[in-house]
Amino acid sequence: MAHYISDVNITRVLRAVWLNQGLSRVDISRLLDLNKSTVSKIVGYLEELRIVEQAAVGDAGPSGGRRPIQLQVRADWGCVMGVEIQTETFTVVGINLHGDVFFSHTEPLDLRHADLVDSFIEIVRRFRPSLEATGMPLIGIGVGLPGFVDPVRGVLRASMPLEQYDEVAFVERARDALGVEIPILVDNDANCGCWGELAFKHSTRPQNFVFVLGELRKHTIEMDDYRIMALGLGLVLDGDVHHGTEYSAGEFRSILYRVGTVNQFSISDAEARRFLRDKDVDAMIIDELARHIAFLVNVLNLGKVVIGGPMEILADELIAAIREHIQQNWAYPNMVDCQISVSRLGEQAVAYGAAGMFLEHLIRVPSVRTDRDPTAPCGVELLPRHGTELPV
Amino acid sequence: MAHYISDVNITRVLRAVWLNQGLSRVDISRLLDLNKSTVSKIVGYLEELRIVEQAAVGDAGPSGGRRPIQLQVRADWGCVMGVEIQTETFTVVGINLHGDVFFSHTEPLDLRHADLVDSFIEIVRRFRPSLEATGMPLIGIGVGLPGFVDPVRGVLRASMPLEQYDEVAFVERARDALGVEIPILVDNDANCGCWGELAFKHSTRPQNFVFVLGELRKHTIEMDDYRIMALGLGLVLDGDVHHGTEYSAGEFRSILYRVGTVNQFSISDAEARRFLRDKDVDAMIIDELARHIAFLVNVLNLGKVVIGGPMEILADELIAAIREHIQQNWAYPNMVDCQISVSRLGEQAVAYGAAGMFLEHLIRVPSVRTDRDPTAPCGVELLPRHGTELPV
DNA sequence: TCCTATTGGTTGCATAATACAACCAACCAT
DNA sequence: ATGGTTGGTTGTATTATGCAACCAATAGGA
Repeated sequence: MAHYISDVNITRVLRAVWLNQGLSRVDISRLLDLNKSTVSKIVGYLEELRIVEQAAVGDAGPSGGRRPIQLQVRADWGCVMGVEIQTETFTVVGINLHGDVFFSHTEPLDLRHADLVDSFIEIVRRFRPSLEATGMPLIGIGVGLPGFVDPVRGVLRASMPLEQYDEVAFVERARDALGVEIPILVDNDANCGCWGELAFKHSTRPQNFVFVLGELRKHTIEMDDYRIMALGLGLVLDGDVHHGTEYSAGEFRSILYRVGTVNQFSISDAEARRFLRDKDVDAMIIDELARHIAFLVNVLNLGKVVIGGPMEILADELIAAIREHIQQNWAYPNMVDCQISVSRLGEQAVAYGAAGMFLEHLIRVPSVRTDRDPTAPCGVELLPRHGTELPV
Repeated sequence: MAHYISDVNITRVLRAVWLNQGLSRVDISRLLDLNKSTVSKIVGYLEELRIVEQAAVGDAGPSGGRRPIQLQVRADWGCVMGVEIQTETFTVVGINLHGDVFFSHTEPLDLRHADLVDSFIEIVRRFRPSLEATGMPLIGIGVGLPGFVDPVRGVLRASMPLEQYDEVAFVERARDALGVEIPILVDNDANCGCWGELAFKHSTRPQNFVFVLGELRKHTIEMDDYRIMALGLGLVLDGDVHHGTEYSAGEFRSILYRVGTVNQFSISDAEARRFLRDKDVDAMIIDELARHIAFLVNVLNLGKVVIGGPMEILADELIAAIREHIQQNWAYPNMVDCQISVSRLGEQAVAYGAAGMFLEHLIRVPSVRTDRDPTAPCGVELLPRHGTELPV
């Protein structure tokens, strides 16, 4: 006697447990509209893979009955490395399947004298042992880069701060150097901020929000005289990170932008350099930014705004300004329902989110192809393509 | 001997044929990654339902081989009614499954003296015979309304022009009056514009675009002294119409909006009234609108802008302004790739799109539930829930 | 304390969707 | 004609899932 199991529903069950730790088999069968015997078999398979375990026994209902067995994803099934590379620093984090950060490291990096991909390969080689010292196998790597990234092909298409205007075959080159056994996913840095909010918010997973990432950096890696605020947006729409037709979604420039400047607002570059050192400049930027964010909140009907990066210093003023403009920009009498908050992850938001992005793709139901090309990012595969025969 | 067939793949096959008329069975099997025998059986079932037919025989390849049988959806399998209701007029269209308009009618409507839902019921009763006179059964109705609409529950949540600030149970009331046999779907008018672009663009189906709907109307139905331009946006992101958390996505108000006015821009209401009669006002509105559209194009990385409604009169200037601002608002050296065009459907764009929305839902693969509540709009069902036994 | 109703979970079997392989049909080129 | 090639069909094997009957464990009452 043997039981057989399908791909899609395995992933659905795994994802259900991941999103909602403590679910019982019957809970899952009700949630996913599957027969409880089917769920039993799938859970048995996932237990055999050692990715799901029986965590606790819940309480029986008021009218009696057997107590449910609460399931959870095993935190130590594997670990994921998250990397953020900026123009002058990089950050590495290691997380387990529950999203707990057990390792983190930030260090200066000078991309004027080193190649982007080579630096990344070096970082992975250097920190992989630290992660695997926990005994958990490294199951994948997520990377956040400034610039716009095609996560499907794993390519950096262009980057202003990194001065890359031709495609860089990031994943391909890294995989050649590091071997194929570890899948690598790449995305834009602000989008990684979004992934971080998505991956471990489980029950309260927001469906529509914007991640506002402000970095204080040199205009390009070659210029080392002054730093200005560089702003990138990451958008989650209908539960998914939005990339756009050419993967450049999130690139921000004010509606009032003045031709000839390098900053993204309607101020002069001389003013932009005084950001964080001149109250008047701060106020102008905050007002202009808040208006644009408010516009997006209303036009896209976002339920949430998350602020990350050094903007956090001005968070109180910014939050107040956004809140005011959202309401002013709204034509109906009701109050707009939109939470505005600061990312609690601080410096690590992007690297952490990059790792979260990997998990999110690992535990994702394969998209049922309806038309042309499938859009699954390059090669994350949890399970063998066809069912396995199980002993009773 | 009997063959059995699944729900999901029936819809996938039907959708493939619908999106790509002239596909052969092998084409489908390659496209959807199904075995050709499976496709044969499913196509047989769809032929039996008389929704798919063998249309023509294609040419054999250069290296010989049997000639492929090209399939297509039968245009006359049924017809769909599309309705647009505005503050002062309504429009009805009838289309077949290929999207050909075989009936259309526009007429004044005074919602000051008639209830919205009652008027709709009346419209359906009055025009249903005209559609069914073709011999095709009426399989569904799509409705476009100004205001924001929850298409899942079929409810008008609020509408400025209709002066509705409480929920109207549109579908529920209409269904009670008209009977359950005809499913009804509702959405916002600008969103219906999007559905029209989606439903029948088949091969060149755009994945990310904005539909700019400008209506010249009274500020509210009660005020009959003057008309101003009312602008609504419809957004398609990653191939799907975007509604947002509370279904209010697309509500537009300028970043420079002045508190106290009823128009959506930074001009005074006195100026707004001179729209289309004063070149200076036109120029101000065009510039301000173009900047906002350009901002959205870049931030969301849209591949297309479609202009509908009476704005069409100023289309040339508007298109030029949008094009200019898109490029000005873009930081990288390359040209932004974004088509800007005017909806060819003119007056009928919304009603036609409403009908298209219905078809799009009819021929849509059921979403595999991964978490909580399913988001399929109320009751469109093409097929019996379980497989049917077929004779050989 | 024992019975009953109730809920969670498992097992053997039935059902049904899909793949596989072998076939036929129709076309090209030589 | 003949063989190579592609499209489509048919019988059979595989396997995911549902169903119904079962066991396990609980609450509440008699």
